[in-house]
Amino acid sequence: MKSDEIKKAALKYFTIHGYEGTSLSQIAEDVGIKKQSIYSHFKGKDDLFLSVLKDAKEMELSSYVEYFNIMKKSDPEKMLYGFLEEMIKMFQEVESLKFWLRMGFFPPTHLYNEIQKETDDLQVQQEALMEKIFGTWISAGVLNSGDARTLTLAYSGVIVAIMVELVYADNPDRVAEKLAASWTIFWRGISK
Amino acid sequence: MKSDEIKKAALKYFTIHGYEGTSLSQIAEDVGIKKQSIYSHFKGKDDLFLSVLKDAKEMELSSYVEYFNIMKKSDPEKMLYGFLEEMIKMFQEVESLKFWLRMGFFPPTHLYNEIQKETDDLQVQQEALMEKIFGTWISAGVLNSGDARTLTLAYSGVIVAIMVELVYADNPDRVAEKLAASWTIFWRGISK
DNA sequence: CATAACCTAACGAACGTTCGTCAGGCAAGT
DNA sequence: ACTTGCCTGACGAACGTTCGTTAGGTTATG
Repeated sequence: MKSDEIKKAALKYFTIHGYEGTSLSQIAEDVGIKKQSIYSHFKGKDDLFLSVLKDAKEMELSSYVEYFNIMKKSDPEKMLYGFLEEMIKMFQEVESLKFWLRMGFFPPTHLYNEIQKETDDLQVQQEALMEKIFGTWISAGVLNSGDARTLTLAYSGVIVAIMVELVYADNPDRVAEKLAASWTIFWRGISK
Repeated sequence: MKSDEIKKAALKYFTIHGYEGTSLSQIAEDVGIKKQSIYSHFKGKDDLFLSVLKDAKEMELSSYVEYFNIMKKSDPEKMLYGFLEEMIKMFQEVESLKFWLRMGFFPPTHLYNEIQKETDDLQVQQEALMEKIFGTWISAGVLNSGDARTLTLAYSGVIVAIMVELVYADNPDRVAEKLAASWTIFWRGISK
């Protein structure tokens, strides 16, 4: 499907150059068509962008759900650490994660409301997923402390810190070092 | 000074709309001059941008150094938690912090090298500052564990997580909740 | 079966607008 | 008198978008 090719190229450039820094001619050239032809598939730049955004959201959410469903039976240490590792791997393979991160932080202002709605929705779903798992662990007495909400927020903080490191430097050694440090302290903070 | 006004307006728009999304006419209008008059003060858009960048770096570093010098004598808990609170306050008051964060994450690609150089330099200085303090605390035996490097990286992770929350939602309650959660776990992870 | 009507995807050309930038002139402060 | 700051005017380039048109495939009609 040609429109998928267009979205794929659009994802790439939106991620690297942002919304304003990406031109339709750039995307079209990447696909091998003229920029006018994009209008056969999308109403315009905004329509294309929002379409890419929705795909990225779906991708992000499904990978979350998938991993959590697979791992929810294993012990907390293995699962929580494993998820961080998995995320690092995905971040380099799946381009939509970086796109999502960028647009969540710094959305094009004229689309702020539409983007905010999506990011909020995703965040709520992700946190609900986590909170439930932390809740079962606390009930089972395998974790030290506190309420599920606190653990969820702290853990998602660790996730964000790693993601930022991935965007910021993209230096594998640095990322590994950061992961090790953050995990060490976090795990010591929540384990018995 | 008029060039300071220009830089101030530029900072504002660069922060909100990014490099590509900001036009010189926008900046000029904000100052009350024509866009061509900007060229009386700066060589061009890039020159203005890099000038703003250097100011922001200086601001960020000096506020770091200032706080650390004042607080280095107090106990770890008070200082580390206090710094997070201070950062939240500054983030809303000092615009250059948000600017710095954005450009560190998503720089305009054609200025990547110049920006990377500055961000790297700042990061090294900040981490050196932290690591030294953690080192003295460890030597004094007031902290539980590990090497200073690990604590530094983990703590800067907490900082980043809070900053991201500030950018992401800008909801004071949400930020406070995140701070409380991250701090609780982090402190439990490093204290005796 | 043939043909007419329609749909899709792509095109070249052009639209009006905005972009960053350069050149030259005019007024004020030293 | 000379520099400095801001102005007007203009520039080529690029932007997103619209237009009319073409080629090819699908569907419906006679």
